[in-house]
Amino acid sequence: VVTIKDVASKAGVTAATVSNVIRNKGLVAKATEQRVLEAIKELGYRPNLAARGLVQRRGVNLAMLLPNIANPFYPEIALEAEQQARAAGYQFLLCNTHYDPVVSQDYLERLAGGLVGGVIAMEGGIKLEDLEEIARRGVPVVRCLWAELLEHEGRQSVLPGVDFDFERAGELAAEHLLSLGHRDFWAIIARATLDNPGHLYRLRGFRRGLAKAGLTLPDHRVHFGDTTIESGRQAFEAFLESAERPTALFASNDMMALGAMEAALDAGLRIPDDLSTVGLDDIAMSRHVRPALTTVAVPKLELARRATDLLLGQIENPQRSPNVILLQPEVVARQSTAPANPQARRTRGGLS
Amino acid sequence: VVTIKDVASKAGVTAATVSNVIRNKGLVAKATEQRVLEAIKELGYRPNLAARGLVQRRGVNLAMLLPNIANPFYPEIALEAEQQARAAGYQFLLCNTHYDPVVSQDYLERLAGGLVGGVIAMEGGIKLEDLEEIARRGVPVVRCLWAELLEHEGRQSVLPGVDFDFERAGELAAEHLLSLGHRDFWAIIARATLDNPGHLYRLRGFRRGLAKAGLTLPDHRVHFGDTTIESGRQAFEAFLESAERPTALFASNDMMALGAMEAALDAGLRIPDDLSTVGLDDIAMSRHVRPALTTVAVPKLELARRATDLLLGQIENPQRSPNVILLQPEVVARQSTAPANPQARRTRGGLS
DNA sequence: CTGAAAGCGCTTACAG
DNA sequence: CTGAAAGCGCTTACAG
Repeated sequence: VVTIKDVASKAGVTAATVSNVIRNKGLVAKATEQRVLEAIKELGYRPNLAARGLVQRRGVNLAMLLPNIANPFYPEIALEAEQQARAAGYQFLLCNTHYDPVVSQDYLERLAGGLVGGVIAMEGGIKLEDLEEIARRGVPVVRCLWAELLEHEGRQSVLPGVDFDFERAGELAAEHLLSLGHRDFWAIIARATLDNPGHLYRLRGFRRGLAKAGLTLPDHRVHFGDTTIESGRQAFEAFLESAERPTALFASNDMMALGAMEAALDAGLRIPDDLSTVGLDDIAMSRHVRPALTTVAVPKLELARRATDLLLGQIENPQRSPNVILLQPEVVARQSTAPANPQARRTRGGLS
Repeated sequence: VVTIKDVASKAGVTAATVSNVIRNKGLVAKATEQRVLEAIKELGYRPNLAARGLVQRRGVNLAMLLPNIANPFYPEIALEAEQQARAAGYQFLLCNTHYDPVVSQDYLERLAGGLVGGVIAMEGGIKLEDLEEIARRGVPVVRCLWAELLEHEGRQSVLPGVDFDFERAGELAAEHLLSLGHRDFWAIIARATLDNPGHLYRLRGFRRGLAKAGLTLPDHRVHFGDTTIESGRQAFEAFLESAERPTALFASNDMMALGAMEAALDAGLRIPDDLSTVGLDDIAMSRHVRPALTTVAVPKLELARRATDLLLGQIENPQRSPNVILLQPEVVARQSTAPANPQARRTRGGLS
């Protein structure tokens, strides 16, 4: 509760001077500076950032909105963005939206109310209007992974952003499996909340890949989940109740793929011998489980860096025309996929 | 960039009145209120929270400092705390400290500078002085999981907090393994950064458990890591270079246990047949991998709730005497532990 | 090099 | 019920 005035009077100067030494304007006499510094130390003075932000009309923090902190995909991105932000002198705050538009709005609202100098918004529950609204109010914004949502709604956005070709990622998953000789597939697709169409594009890409080989994926071979590992497990258990036994599985994210593997293993299936599995994301856990998960990687570090660059760029130069970057997928082949096996075990316990 | 004055003049009233309708003081005439509301809508006015916070001398947000967002243990706690906070009308911000005192200080500093109405500080890199400093400046603080650090440094803290008996947790791990007939052990212990002694207490407890059965754990059977899955893997690979083959392993957190299992599986060891493994934390992933990890659980949901309660309590009633809560461990037996097996496979590939 | 003044956008007593 | 005034803690031109 010690203010700049307290320091000023103790040092026998005025608040403006204290302010100058703090901000290192270099236009303060050595001796005065010394006195002020001492007063600051003695009083244990700390500037009130809210007040500073109020005057300077900008926050000292950057924030990232992400839909689900429990899916490692996001923390992995956040970690890198945070490094970049800190290197540039910004603090980095994480906000978990739970894929909820109301929660998201609420965060955006308050963050824009002077708390923050810029925000990175990962797609997932946030309404584009809300995002554009705070941008209109002068808060630098960059959106990540919004391409599919925008296309789905037939909208354009003037906000800078970095996207990823999820449809192509799905197609790559199909190509990988096809190249191993698989012809029969299951797919587990997240349908987050609402009409979030993100994962639908991954499915569309997967089907496009199959189509190029003259194959199709019937609707009953597709199960919809909610991005969690638990949901992947349940989806696969549902599959097991049918009599069909495709030799390969595509899950629209790694967490669901991991859950599906759990269920498959529990049912006595061998991976990859009886079932090849491919995910999408390439979270760290995927290379640590056994069998290690084959997946289509999102370049998370690059995503984070590009997003931070765009944000910092905007902050420094608000006029810059909106930049949009598109990142490309890549398959990382590990242990969970193998050539289609005619001897595949088809049922719990026994060999076919 | 539309301010309360703009609204006021458009509605033909004064800023104070606008303020009153916004804060629903109920002392504004219906008609005036109507006009003000309309003006707000038309202008798209949003209050500047920084300014409000400045006047009211408190932030509208709560923050949690945690050492590593990439270790699911923390997100799982954060998620629950966030729910509680939101239920109470607060926004919830996450700050990742990387176990770094400087980063932590920086966050504390800025958060305390008006951005935040209270903070929950998970132990890990934060310096107690820094925490107490912001508490002294009037920011409500609750510390989580600091008991071991305080004891280690022979200090007391007047801050309210919620702790967990990590030493007893280690002891429980030993008891579980002993009850299965194991007599020879390895341990992988995190030594975070600095002199962070947290995990040393887990080791101490583990040894205490063994001692009660007349057993000891020689130092060369203990490997120190850094809390990550990667580090658990490396630690176990180091163990494999010795000729010794204990039948059981204790890791001071689940992530390291998972990494150790990865290395063990890769070396051709069967879990639990050749090696029983127990972790500590009970993160979600532990029950989804195969074999599912036996672990000593930290009651994360309760931890989160208690911490939030303490924080909210302080905010409402700053005079309350510091409350300290101690949570107890519990072992969750899953697939990674089994009775000691005399036929254990001791080496890559072959049977013993 | 230093200070006086104005102002950032809001809220809080206090009059009326 | 509404407004005038003061103030939250800082920074920014502008004098001097």
